[in-house]
Amino acid sequence: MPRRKNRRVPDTFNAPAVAPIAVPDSGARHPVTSHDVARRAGVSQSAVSRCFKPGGSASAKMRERVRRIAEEMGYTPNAIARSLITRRSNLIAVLISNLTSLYYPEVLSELSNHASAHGERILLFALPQESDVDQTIDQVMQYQVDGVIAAVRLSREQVESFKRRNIPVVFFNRYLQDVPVNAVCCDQVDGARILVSRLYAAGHRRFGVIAGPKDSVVGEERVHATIARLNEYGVRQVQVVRGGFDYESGRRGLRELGKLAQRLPQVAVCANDVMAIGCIDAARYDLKLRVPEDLSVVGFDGVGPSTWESHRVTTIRQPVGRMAEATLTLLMDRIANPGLPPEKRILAGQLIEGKSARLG
Amino acid sequence: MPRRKNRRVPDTFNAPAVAPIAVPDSGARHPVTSHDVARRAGVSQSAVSRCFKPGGSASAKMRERVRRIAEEMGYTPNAIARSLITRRSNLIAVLISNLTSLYYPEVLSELSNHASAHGERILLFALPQESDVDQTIDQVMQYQVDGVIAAVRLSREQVESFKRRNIPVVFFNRYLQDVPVNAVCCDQVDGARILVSRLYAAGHRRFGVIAGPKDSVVGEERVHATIARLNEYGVRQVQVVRGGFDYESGRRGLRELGKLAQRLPQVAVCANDVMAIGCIDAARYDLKLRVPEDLSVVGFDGVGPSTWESHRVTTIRQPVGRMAEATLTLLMDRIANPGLPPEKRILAGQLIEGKSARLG
DNA sequence: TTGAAAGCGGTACCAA
DNA sequence: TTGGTACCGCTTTCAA
Repeated sequence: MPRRKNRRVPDTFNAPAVAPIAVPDSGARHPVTSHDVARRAGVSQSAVSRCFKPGGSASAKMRERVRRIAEEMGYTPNAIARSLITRRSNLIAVLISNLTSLYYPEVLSELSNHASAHGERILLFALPQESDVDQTIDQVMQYQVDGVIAAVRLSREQVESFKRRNIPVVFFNRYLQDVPVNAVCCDQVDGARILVSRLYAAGHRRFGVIAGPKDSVVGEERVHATIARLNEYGVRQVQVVRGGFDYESGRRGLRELGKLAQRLPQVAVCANDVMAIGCIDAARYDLKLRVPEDLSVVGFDGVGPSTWESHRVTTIRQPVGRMAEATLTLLMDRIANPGLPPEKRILAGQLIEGKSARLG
Repeated sequence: MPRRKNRRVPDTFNAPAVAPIAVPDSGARHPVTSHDVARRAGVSQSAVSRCFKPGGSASAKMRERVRRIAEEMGYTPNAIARSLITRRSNLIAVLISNLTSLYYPEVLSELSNHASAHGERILLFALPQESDVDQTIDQVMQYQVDGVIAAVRLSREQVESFKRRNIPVVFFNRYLQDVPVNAVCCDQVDGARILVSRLYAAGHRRFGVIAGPKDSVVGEERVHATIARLNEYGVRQVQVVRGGFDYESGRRGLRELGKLAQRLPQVAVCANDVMAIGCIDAARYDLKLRVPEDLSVVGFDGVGPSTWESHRVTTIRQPVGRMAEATLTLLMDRIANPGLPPEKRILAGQLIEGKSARLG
């Protein structure tokens, strides 16, 4: 008869020893606990616990013996139980969307790497189209995560509710207007200025912009900074069409730019690389133009395919690895010391000259 | 003085009421528990618990009152504590690698969607280069996940250790030779046969293959099936070079194929789309060949960029969404009923004709 | 329907 | 260094 927990009923009551319900013996085998190990090793349960704690006080002899016995019995500490008492789940929620884009998977990958380095696991909340956030937030709370990395838009109220529960949040490449929050971003303004400067220096004067969706802070920054810089150069007429950050909208975007003015612009500034790629393809295959001879196209992000020989996109590459590293540092600091004030870290992007634009 | 737990020390012992250590009052505010709600509502703690349990017996009146008070107090049930007693974490471990590839992010995205639909959260284990698995496995165990989805190679021993702990595992697009396991795969053999048949029918006779890394089961299946089918047609000479599933190795692969034989093959069968894209670019930009007029190129997967006008890869698209759905169904069934026997589901891929190959 | 009490599997404090 | 004990916050019998 398989042993059950040893402190359930006073022994006198053990008489009617009938299995309560026909237990399907296959699956119901309970896992080995520290109590089991303790009994087998002839030590207390707390001793076992200490043997598995890095700094725990236990003689080398006992430690070795207990760990060996634990190993034999197939014991693994229960992280859930530990979290309950330590109030530390070692879980970090990553709120992310557009996992099918080219950019976010790289972000997630880097976040995961750096999280592991800090001994944290990632609880993934992949939101379909940045929606459903409220219900998701509730889930995040329930799991008692140590912290949150938000690569999606959050409302002020949502941020507040995390703060109320003392759960630190770090935004990735976005932030909240008028509310001090932790954030790690790539400097879009500077990137846009560099691109425009080099394009202007090459003699380009007619600019078109393929923007991202209105609700993308990053996208809007890129577009505004581009236009602002052009204005500084005295270029006032800038045609803008809107896309959705995807290939097709980049492709459609160029055709729309053609319709807006009588003539096509000399440059298409696209709010991300994927649209730039779509735009390049539209130029070549739809409009039979040469890139960059007849049209310069630039993007943002520096995603993998932007380096393919077929496109060689001129772009501002985000230092995603560094950004992820900074994100985790920021977050872990806040977890260790909840009193720290909000902080933004703005990392510079890097110009990748590519071959899709003539630069001066 | 903030209330602490109300059952710590016999009252007689409360005299030396000095704060133990200077508690940094800022962050240490404990979250609201069901006890707090119970006290405020004037009901028992277990009643509160029942009010939050879907089938729990509680009068409608009480349920409503308790939930309202809970809402006011900002109470959220603690999933960690719940898991401890229910032995159900509602956590599924996803073991995955190559998140920077074009294929796996889509997989992860779909898995996440379907997991949510089943009320499960994803605990992400993104492995750098399919390595470090053993240590990772230990982490998976510690978190008491309900089940595991493995999109990486696991050893027989690793699978065994999950089985010993009654944690169901479903493989995604891979499995273990000679060990019965749960798996959802796309039919590579059939896909390869279809491609070869259509290529042969178009009159192609000289075939080259750019294979994936040796340790990729899927890659090897594609290559073997391709060669086997060619043999059936009497084509015996098939040049094979190896790549690493990335763009550069596809590009290099074509050049190597050129060196192997005196003449380039008429077809390059690539073990995935990204290599096919690299191969197409090598043909066009390195060797100045036209695709598909001078060289037919085919791939596997049907990743997003394979549909771009610049490449329009002829490929076998995997039904990733369906596969993810099947994976979760399989897994949830095993979680609910650990006795179920291992099962493999093989889904058919879909030929995308594209424009990178002449088909008959 | 409700409340009391016994855990779930650990950690941490305390005294020995 | 060790063992004893009181919890972490919840679910689940069991009586009332």
